[in-house]
Amino acid sequence: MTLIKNTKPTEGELEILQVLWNEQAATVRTVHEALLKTKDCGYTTTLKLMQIMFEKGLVTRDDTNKTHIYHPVVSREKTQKQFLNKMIDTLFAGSPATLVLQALGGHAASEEELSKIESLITELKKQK
Amino acid sequence: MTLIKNTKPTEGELEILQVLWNEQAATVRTVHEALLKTKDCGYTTTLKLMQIMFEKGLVTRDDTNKTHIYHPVVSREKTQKQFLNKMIDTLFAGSPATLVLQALGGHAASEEELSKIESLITELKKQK
DNA sequence: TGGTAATTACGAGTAAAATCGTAAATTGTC
DNA sequence: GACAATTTACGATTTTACTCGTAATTACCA
Repeated sequence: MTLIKNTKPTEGELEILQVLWNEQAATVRTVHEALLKTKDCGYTTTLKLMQIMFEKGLVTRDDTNKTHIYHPVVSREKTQKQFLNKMIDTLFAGSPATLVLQALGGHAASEEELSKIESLITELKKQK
Repeated sequence: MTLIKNTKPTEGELEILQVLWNEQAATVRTVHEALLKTKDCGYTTTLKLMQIMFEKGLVTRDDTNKTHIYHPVVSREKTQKQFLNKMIDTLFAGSPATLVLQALGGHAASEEELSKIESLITELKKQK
């Protein structure tokens, strides 16, 4: 029987996943270079983290060559949803609308993005 | 001793803050009872966490009586913003609109809430 | 006033995450 | 084939977030 662990990526794992999602797949070297832009740690630290992620099943890797190539397993969308739910629970008292209002109020969004949100709302309203 | 550092509350601290925000102020006992609804841990664990939060400057406390009364220092809104920013950074590639779309798409919001969001968007568009 | 209950203080232990050093394995180059 | 560079494997350490037990302090009340 296969256990599907509901592994919630850690902070550091999220940073790595972000790179993998952007690049589709990447080597430790590539990921590490990307991380160095915002973080400061050694190469083996990044390596170790990615090895742990592999053990957890968060990523797979192609090890036919010496330089392994890592692929994300969990999708960006699913992970986003996972964290949004958690956040709505522990910070927004279960109200997604409050989160949306806070996010819209605090951050500048382009007119195009605002319009996109508007049409989604129109769509959602129709369904009621 | 108060830490001036911009401390990011932990998962457990958020749960406690949630109670304090709702009640304005509360004793360890009150907080602990509330936590027991969703969590299972001893009284001294809650106590210890709140003491640590006091040291970090996340809460203050009135200790004129033996039973201390704790008050939140950080505001709910500021904390929400803090976590939203972090989340937008590490999960939504810096795009708040993507977060909003994901949140709206994934969770049901009432018609009233949708309208509230709509009018905020109208307001935001005017400012451009 | 004496005893019980509640509360705080404090230290210690556990578990997970992150960090790094070092050695082994592989690759490429001369 | 030998050497240097890169990469992986592995273990040790540190840090952080919890978690709890125990003792000291205070409050309560018959």
